[in-house]
Amino acid sequence: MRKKATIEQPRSVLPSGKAENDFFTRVYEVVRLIPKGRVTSYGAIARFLGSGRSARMVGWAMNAAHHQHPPVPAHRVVNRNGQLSGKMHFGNPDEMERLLQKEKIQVVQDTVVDFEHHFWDPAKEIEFL
DNA sequence: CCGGTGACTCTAT
DNA sequence: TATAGAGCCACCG
Repeated sequence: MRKKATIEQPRSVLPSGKAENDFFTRVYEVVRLIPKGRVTSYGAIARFLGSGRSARMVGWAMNAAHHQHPPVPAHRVVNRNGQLSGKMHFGNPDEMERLLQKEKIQVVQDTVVDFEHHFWDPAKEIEFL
């Protein structure tokens, strides 16, 4: 019986008044739930967050993810074909691939090998509290 | 306020 | 199988 990851229901505003549930923040929450050795896609995250065609926004969020705390494992997010389309945004163009290899994910020609086998679908793996 | 931009994806040709 | 266009919408100047 594997336990599903969980995430809080969307709330418009936190008691602090901070926008906890703005799109970027929710993207970060989802990405942080991706287990080591697994990957997902920009589109899958966008669909999970209820904005199916906003995959670009997810990419945008990743662009700003470097400064986030806790850290966001942006290297586990690739495009729908398993390609490392975001590699150029890591300090070193080979950094993204290196991080994935480190998690036993094979990468050949900027593409995750056996992508579907490693694919982690937020819609199936996360349940709301 | 406006418009260009983009770590994307889907559809039509 | 390839290529082009559109939808998407936060950010920035």
